[in-house]
Amino acid sequence: MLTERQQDILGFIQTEQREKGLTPSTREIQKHFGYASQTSVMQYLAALERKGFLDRHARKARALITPVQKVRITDIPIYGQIPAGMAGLTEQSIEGHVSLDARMVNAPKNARTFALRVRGDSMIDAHILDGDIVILEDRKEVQNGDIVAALIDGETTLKRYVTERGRPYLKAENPLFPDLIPARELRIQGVMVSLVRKHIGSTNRRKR
Amino acid sequence: MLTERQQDILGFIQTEQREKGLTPSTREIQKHFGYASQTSVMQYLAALERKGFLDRHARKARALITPVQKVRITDIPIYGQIPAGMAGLTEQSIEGHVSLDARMVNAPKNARTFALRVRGDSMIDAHILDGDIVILEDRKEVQNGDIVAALIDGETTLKRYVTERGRPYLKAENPLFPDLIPARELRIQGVMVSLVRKHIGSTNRRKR
DNA sequence: GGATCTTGTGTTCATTTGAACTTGCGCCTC
DNA sequence: GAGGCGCAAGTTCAAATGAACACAAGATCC
Repeated sequence: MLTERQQDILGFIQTEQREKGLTPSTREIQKHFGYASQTSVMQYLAALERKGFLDRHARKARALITPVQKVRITDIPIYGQIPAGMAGLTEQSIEGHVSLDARMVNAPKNARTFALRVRGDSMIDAHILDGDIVILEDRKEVQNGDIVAALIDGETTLKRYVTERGRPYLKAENPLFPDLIPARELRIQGVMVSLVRKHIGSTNRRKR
Repeated sequence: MLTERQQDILGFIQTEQREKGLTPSTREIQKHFGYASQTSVMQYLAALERKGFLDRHARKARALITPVQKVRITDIPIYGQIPAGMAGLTEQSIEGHVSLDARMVNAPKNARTFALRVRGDSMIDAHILDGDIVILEDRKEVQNGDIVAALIDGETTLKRYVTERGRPYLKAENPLFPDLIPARELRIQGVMVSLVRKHIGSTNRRKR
């Protein structure tokens, strides 16, 4: 898709952004590669933009947006508790942000991704602990066996989604917790795609 | 530390960087706040820089570096395998990067943080799975019960560090794996501070 | 009262910077 | 051979942009 030179240019831009936090100007790129003319760089930028590897804000200085900035690093809001319905997800209920690689969470760019702090040990046999931050995607297709955040009695819980003889229910991954069979409908708020655990101490050894 | 207006300006810069991936120019900041003169913005930038909330590259366009970019989002290299000694940690052995909040990993800025992909199930009872990415800190003080990456027979393994009657050994969190009593010395490469799990499917249910 | 800081306006300057022309060479395809 | 594309150089412009200087009102502290 990209020629070798085009890749070099893109790589340089990304490296500069990462290391210096600053997008290089066309002339800085020119100097780095030893071009006699700045026009060469302009052509590469045009090619990269045409091929979709770069976004440019016209006539603005250092306004190159590479997939690194735009796609890879994603800011994900962390909710302590999801209120009834995604509509209630306001800025107020945000506990904080996780910033991580989009590849980490393998999040498609159009997906609505959010995070939830886990409370309780009901998923301990799926190796999800109290205090873990679970990253979820707000998508429609839920598969049998997916771990999902669902709305039960006005509360959000994390459970495994299981269908048995065409009938879905929510399974806790802890024998001490009961499975939940939905009375009416099942409100799936998100499907787990990733997990972040922090502040690991010696306290989370598994009780046996 | 910062006045209200100074905070507003800093907040605007950070928001723009986050949303548009582009640092605003002084005149864009001016317009947003409705200042009649661009000089006002220059004064705020000078104040923010003087107080250490901003780094500037002199005479470069849109060259403001806020703590958001510089401190909060940390790039952590992921190693598949740590070769003998930290000295051998070269760019070549890097598998990829995790970019996440420094607060997430609660990493002090001077700490040497790195990540390791877990292989095997030897720590499954500590809820660390095969394929998980463990974030470690290269620090000296290891406490009893910490989970550490250690060098045993030229291989890096993740184990729990336990001292018993003043004698340290490495404990696997899986009854199927033996504990490791160091023959000579114990080379601790890092202490686990955080964990990232991605690509969660229905495959990682705990076998029981 | 004087010093210092924050806030704000008005003006001007020198660079920086993106962009638009043109020309040229080599390679490939039709 | 014509046309398209990647690659590169040379030149010129206009806009964007950081920076400097002068001036001033209000607040706070000594």
